[in-house]
Amino acid sequence: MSTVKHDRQEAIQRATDLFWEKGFHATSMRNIQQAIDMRPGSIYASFGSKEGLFKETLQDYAKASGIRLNACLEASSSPLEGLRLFIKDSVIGCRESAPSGMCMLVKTISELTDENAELLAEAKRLLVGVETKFIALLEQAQQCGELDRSKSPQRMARYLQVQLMGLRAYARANEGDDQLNALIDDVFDHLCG
Amino acid sequence: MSTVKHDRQEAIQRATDLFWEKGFHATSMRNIQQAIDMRPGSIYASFGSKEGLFKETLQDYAKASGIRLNACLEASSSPLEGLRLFIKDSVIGCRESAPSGMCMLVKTISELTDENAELLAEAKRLLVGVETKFIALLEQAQQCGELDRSKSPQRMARYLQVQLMGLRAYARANEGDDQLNALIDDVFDHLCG
DNA sequence: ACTGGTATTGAACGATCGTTCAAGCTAAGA
DNA sequence: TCTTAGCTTGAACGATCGTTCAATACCAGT
Repeated sequence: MSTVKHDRQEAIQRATDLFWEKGFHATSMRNIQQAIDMRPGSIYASFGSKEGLFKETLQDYAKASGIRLNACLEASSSPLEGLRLFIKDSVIGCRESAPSGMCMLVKTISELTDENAELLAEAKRLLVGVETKFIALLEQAQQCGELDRSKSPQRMARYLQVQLMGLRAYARANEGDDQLNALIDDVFDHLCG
Repeated sequence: MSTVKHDRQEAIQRATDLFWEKGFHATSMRNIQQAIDMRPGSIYASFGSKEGLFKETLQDYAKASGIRLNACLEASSSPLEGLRLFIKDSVIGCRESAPSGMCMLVKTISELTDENAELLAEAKRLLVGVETKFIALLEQAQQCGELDRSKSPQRMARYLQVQLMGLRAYARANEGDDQLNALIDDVFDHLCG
């Protein structure tokens, strides 16, 4: 039983890496069959369809991002520093480790159309979840006195999302540029000042 | 001769709309055949391959964006106001008119991998062209006294690119949100202050 | 050892992919 | 009017797409 779940989880993670790198349409089921070492029948028995599998990888990705955010928070002395670390890690750290410099959710929203309405909606929903977490952290930062209370956490969270999306897209468009740290610090200066 | 060129230009524009909306991989040559009313042989005689056609649409898109930027500048009283108008138009105005809320160049960079290295490089190259135009305009704004000279135009242009990419991605992820104007004004306040 | 149910296999399906090319069409020069 | 060069046509190619399913392998309960 446990090995079954483990295998399923491992399969999802490998599929996530593939989809994350190449996108939904450019990743074929045969690519996935090879990557997770399963035959078509087993895959369709487990996940139903390519869309079903992709949806699970989106959820797995979002969950992993949440875990990474929590790790950044625990490694930092305050909510705001945790956020800064998370963003730096997302924009810079993922350069060599992650399959694509882009956020998988943004990449999905960028790629898909109404032809895959359910997947599009799921990606949007998961992004809202991230923004909700940002709101909570910014409220926490306000309560710590780390952030003044004149601005609404909702608005700042939106701002953070825009910055994170923009920075990751820019980083992907200009691979090899080493001046991203300065840009990220700018973001936080604007948030605080 | 003129009708031939016109037809070719019209074909490229229709192909651009298709690629812009659905992306490179999800757009089939048969979709394009129907949209531009040409048979495979003629298309391949004109453009060589799907990649060749896509490359031309990227260039056409970038050219059209340049024209739109110039129009914004002429409609405004200063370089900085022109830029602000351009960004508002890009993020908000394209909501109902454009095939996709995303910038086609960013969407392409997000979608493609090294499997289409030439197209990826072309999209990056064209984005650098946009940034170069931003730099020139910001220098112009400095010379007009519209912008103080303490910050480097290069750095501000990079910042602008990040904002534009982030705003358009965010707008696509949150269609129906009416609070983008405030976000855009924030961007310019940070640029000036 | 036998049985019954579950999971896995991989060949095969019809559809569609990007692309090619022989045949047909068209219009200008002789 | 006949020729010829170039463009257009659409059927067809082999490859690959997402998906299905009868056959097989596996293993727990008796």
